Amino acid sequence: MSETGRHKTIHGSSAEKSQGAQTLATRHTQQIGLITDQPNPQYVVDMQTGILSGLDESTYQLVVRPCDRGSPTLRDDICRIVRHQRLFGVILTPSISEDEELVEALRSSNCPYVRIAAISLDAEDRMIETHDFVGAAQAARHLAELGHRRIAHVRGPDHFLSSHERLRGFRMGLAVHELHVDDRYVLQGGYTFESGVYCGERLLAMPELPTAVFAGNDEMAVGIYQSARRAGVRIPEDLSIVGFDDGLVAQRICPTLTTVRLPIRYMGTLAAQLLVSANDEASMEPPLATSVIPRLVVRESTAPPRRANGAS
Amino acid sequence: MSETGRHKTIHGSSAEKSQGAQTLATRHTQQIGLITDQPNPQYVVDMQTGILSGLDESTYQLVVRPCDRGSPTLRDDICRIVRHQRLFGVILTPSISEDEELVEALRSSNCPYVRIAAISLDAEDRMIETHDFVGAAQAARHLAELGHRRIAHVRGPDHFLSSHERLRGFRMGLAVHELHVDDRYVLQGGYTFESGVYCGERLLAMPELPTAVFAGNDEMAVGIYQSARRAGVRIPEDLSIVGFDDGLVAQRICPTLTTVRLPIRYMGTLAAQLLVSANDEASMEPPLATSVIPRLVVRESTAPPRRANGAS
DNA sequence: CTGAAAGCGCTTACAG
DNA sequence: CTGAAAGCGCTTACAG
Repeated sequence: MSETGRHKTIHGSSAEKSQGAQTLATRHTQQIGLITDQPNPQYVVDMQTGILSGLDESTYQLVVRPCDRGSPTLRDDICRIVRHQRLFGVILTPSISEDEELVEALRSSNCPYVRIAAISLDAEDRMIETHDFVGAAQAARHLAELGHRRIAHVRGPDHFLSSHERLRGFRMGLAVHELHVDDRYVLQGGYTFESGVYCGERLLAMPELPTAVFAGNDEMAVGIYQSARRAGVRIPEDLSIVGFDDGLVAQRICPTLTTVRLPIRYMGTLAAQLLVSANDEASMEPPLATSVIPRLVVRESTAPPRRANGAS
Repeated sequence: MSETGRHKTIHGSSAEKSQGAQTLATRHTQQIGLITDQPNPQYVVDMQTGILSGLDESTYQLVVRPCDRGSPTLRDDICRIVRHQRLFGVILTPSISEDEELVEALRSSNCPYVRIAAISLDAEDRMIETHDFVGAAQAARHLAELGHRRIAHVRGPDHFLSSHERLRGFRMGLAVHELHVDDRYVLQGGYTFESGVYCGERLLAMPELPTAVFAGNDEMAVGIYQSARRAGVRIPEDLSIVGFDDGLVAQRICPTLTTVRLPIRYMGTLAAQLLVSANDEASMEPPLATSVIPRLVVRESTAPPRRANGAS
C-alpha cells in the first residue's frame, strides 16, 4: 500500500515542478515584475504582450506593478515587494526607468533589472535603448523635405528623458537641412491631450503661424488637431502635424496622423529575454539586440506648405 | 555564536512572510490571475488597475494571462498554469468568461474564479454582472427622445454575449417609446474599427437613410464616423451616433462621441474583493455589490434629426 | 559521478 | 490553550 513518496519527474515538460518548493529552495520565484508609471494604456498592454511572448516557452510569469512616480514611498514599496515576493527580476519602463535612486535601491537589494529608456543609462545588459532622437530626426526631416520652414515643436515635460531626446532629434533633423530651430516655436506641453490643445492654441495665436508642428507624442498631436479645428485651420493644408507613438488613435482620427512608431512589443520581448538570460544563461540565449530604432509612418496629416515658394 | 534559528515575526506588517514557504505549506500562492482575451487595451489596463486597487492592502499579486479564445489548447494551457503555478484564483473577462467548458475545467481543478459578464452565468459569488442591456436601453431612449425614428444598430459578433444583450437593450429602449426595431437597420459587425467602416457604408447606401445609429462599441462607432465623413454625411446634423465603452477615443474624436460607460476599474475592484473574500473570509469583507450599471454619457455626436417633424 | 540528507520558512494537525 | 514537530517539494552542498 505504499503509494506515497514516489514522484515521477516528467522530463520535457518543464512546467511540472512546484513553484512554491522551488522558490523556497532557490529563494527567488520565477516571476518577473513589470514596473510602470506609463499613462498610455496601449503602451502598457503592448509591453505586457511583448514580455509574455519573450517568456513564451519558459515557466516565468508576469506580475504587474503600476506605480505613481510622485509617491514618496515609491522606492520603499518596490523594494519591499521585490524582497518579499522574491521576484526574479523587474523590467522598468519610462519614466520610472529613469529614477536613479530607485535603480540604486534595486541594485543594493540585489534584484536583477532591465531598464527601457531613450538613451543608455546603465550597463549594456541592463538596458533597452529606444533612440527616440532618431525618430524625432526623421519627423523633422520629413517636414523639412516637404518644404516647411516654420516648424514648431510641442515638447514633453522636463522630467522625461524622451522629451529631451525628441527635442534633440528634432534639432538634428532640421540641421541636416540647414534649418535651425526658432525657440519661439518650441512650446512645452505635458504629454497630455489637454496640454496639446493649449499649446496648439498658443501656436495658432502667433503673428507668424508655423506651417508644421512636430508633437512630442500622439496625445498632444490630437490635442493640436482639436485646437486647429476650432480655429478653422485645416490639416494638412494649413498645418502639417507629426506625432510620436503610433497609438491606435493615429489611424482612427481624421486625417490619419503621420507619426513615429516605436516597436513596443518587440522591446518587451527583448527586455524579457535580456532579464532572463542574465541569470539563467543555459536555458535561454541572450537577445540579438538591446537596441531598437523608431520609424516614421507617413499618413495624411502632413503635406507641403500651401505657399512653399511664396513670400514668407 | 548561535545566531541562527531565531526568527522574529513582525506583527502588523503582513508582508514580511516568505511567499515560497507559505505557498509550499498552503499549496496555493497569493497570486490571482487575470485571464483575458479582450482586444481593447484600455479595458485591460483599467481592469488591471481596478483589481490592483481591490487588492490594495493585501499581499496578493496580479499575474496577467492574455489568451486567444480560438486556441485549441486554451483550456489545457490555463488549467496547467492554474495547477502548476498554484494560483489562488482567477478573474475572467468577456468573452473568455463566457466559455463554459473552461469554467467547468476550472471548477474540477478546484480553482476559485470570478466571471465578469453582461448577465449572470454562475453562482452569485462567482459573478460580476455588467447589465449591458441597461446601457443599450438608455442609448436607444436617448435617440428616441431626440426625435429619431429610423434608428439603426450595428451589433457585435454572435459569440459575444454583450452583443446580444446590447441588441436586447436597444429593442427594450425603443419599445418604451413604442418604437419597434426595423431589422433591416440591424447590421452585424465584429466589434472592430474596420467592421464599423463597412457597416457604416452599407447603412449610408440604403434607400432610406437612418437618422441615428447605435454602435455596439466605440471602435465601430469611430468606423462609422469615417464612413460618414467619406460620404459627406455630417455628424450629428445628418446622422447621430452613440457608442459603447467610453474609451479615450470618445473624447478625442470630433465631434466627441455620445457613448455608454461601464465602470471597468470598479468592476475589477469588485471582482478582486469577491475572489479574495470567498476563500479568505476573515481578512477581507465581501464587496458591497456584485453588479454594476452602465451609464449613458451624452456628448456632441447626438442631436435631433434635421426634419424631426417633416414628412418621413 | 551518483545518491542520501539537510535545509529553505512557512502551516497545521497533534501531543501535552 | 500552548508549543514542538512533521511535512509541503524542491535545490544544493556533501559524503561516498
